[in-house]
Amino acid sequence: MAQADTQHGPPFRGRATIRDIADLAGVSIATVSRVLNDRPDVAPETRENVLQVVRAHGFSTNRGARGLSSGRTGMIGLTLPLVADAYFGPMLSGAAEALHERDMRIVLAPTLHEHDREVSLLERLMRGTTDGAILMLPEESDDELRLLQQQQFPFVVVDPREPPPEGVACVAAMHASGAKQATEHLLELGHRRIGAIAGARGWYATEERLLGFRAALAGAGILIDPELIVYSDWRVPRGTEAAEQLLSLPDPPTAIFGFNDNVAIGALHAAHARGLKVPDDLSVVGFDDTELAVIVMPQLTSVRQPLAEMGRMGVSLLLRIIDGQRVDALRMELSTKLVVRDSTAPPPR
Amino acid sequence: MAQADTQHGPPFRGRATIRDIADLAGVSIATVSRVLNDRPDVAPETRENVLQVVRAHGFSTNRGARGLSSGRTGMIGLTLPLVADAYFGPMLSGAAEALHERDMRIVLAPTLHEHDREVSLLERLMRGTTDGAILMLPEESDDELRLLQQQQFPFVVVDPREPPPEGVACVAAMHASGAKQATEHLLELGHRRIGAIAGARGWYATEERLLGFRAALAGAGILIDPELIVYSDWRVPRGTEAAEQLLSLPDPPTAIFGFNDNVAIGALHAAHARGLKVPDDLSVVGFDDTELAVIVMPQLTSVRQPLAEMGRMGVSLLLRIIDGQRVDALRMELSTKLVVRDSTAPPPR
DNA sequence: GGAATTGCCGGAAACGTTTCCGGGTGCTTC
DNA sequence: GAAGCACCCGGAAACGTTTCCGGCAATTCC
Repeated sequence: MAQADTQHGPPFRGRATIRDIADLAGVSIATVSRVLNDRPDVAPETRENVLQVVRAHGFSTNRGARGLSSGRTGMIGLTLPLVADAYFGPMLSGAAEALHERDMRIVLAPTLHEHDREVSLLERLMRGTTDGAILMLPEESDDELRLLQQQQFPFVVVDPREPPPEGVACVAAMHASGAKQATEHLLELGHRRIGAIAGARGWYATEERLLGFRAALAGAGILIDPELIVYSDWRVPRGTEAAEQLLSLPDPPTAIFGFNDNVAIGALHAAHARGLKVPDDLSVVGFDDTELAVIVMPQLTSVRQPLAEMGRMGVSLLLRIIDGQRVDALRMELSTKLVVRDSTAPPPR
Repeated sequence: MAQADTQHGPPFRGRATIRDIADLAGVSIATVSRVLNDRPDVAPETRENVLQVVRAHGFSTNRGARGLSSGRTGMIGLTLPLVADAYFGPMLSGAAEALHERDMRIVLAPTLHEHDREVSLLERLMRGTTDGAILMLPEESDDELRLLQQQQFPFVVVDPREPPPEGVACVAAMHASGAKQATEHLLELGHRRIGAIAGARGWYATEERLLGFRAALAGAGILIDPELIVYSDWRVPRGTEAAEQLLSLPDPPTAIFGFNDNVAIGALHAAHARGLKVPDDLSVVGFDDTELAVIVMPQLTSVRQPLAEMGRMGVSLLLRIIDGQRVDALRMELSTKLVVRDSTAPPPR
């Protein structure tokens, strides 16, 4: 810890400014600024001297002022629908970590489904205050995104709700591949009638995962029964309902593929309520592999989505864009991988 | 949406400034500022006129610059150990909501257990950039908090790890009372041997909840068996271990009180592994009532802690402090309440 | 040994706001 | 009808930083 205390308090009122540091160190503010920003042309001795004063007073530069004069605030805006969520949490966390490492900060703007204020929340929060933004599962329309883009505001979309417009940077997961793996896993176990609790209609994730699901079934020469696909809202209760619907079918499935962990857990609940044992009587697979997957019993077989990694990727992509570096791969898809646990087994009999 | 597009683009380069708006509206920047800040002395007609221009160009004031000149940035810093967490998530969410309503923003600074950098992270992030800070479960020592305080930086502690020093604003939950309720619930069901999986040693929450636990037992005339109290790290795996330890006792408990949902769920796992049915063979109670409590089967009886509300409270307390309002109750404790679900029943036989 | 180069540093403008201070209207009041 | 008062508005300083530009000293080069 600094021994600032022992030297009879700072010789300035309130918060130290760069000028105070300059005076104390006997240099100009320009020099202090150079030291603080790791600029090359300052003598090693001077640098060390300044750093010492800086440390002694716990000085840190006022980011607002920096933003004013240099255009860089060192802050990144981040919007997401929900912060308290097993799905978004890790994404946010990954992004926060990556930014922290670069000594940048996140300005949070949960959208709370209030996409109604007059000026788009992008405008409201971002410009001038932040250097760029990360939009997680944005609700904004293509038009809005395009508008933002043509205003030269740097941003990247993480986990797009819909396929984003051409030219916007974007990181997603390989939904189709993951869904295919999950379905093939069930097929290999011997399941032939597999129900799917899809996500919300029209979402990119839903459609892509359906693609993978269908591809796997087609690969096994199985015809798709439309009755076996039920849409949901990604939430547990709806998952339970959907599973009940599937299990009430005249010829019910022996396995259920939930398009996220929530609905898969909903299926677990439904099975439990019916006295069905998982995985003996019914196999269940989830998607996302959130924290929840290992909390429930039996532990959920699920497709791992590298959520934190997606957050980190979003950051590094964004930073490259802000730096004006040429980014040739504006789109990136992170791979997904099936994690087999206790909720899947061969079908009964 | 703004029809900014239709009118052949803005007549200024890049981002609009208050000066651009002033020119467009034919007033001075001082007037625009007054309008933007809802100051009284501006003619209604002028105000409307300015607002129109503001809306047309999606203008929003540069918070950094505002911070520079007025001392108020409209941003507040928030530190917490973990963002992707069923416990901290809702707190963060509550705080974010409350701030959003007041058109303020959160600057996130997860601590990631890296309490080592030279300058305390409080210093690093906050001063000058933010108007104040909310410290959730801070790791900083009393000395550091006191230092921050005597520098006049407004902050409040939410969910203190240890009893915070005199004079710092603080919002907590009524741990003892909640623990007492939970224990009494078990006693009423007829349990006499009740195990406790406590939290980490020395934490405020642990000690207070132990107090409540002991009080309830004492009230029922039950002597405390030290063997029945096992400490943990609040996490699931340790909860499982602790439960195994308890259940291996020569005279094992018929009920286990986990000091948070994680360890209670760990106990659920341990019971499952031993073939014990919950609640028939073993009752389990959790604490916090996070999202996890209703995910697991059986659904967990748990003590609800108003997490989001604590976040919101933290914000309103902080804002009062920032405004220099007299705050007579620097400490607040929010009430907790037992929520009975399916994991508790009378003891076997 | 003089000129050119390099390394290091200071002065000062600029960034976008808020706010203090003061001034000009038009109205009320005696 | 003059004095006083609201009301509304503009000019300008100030906030803390970065960066451009220029200058001095010491070094290198022929």
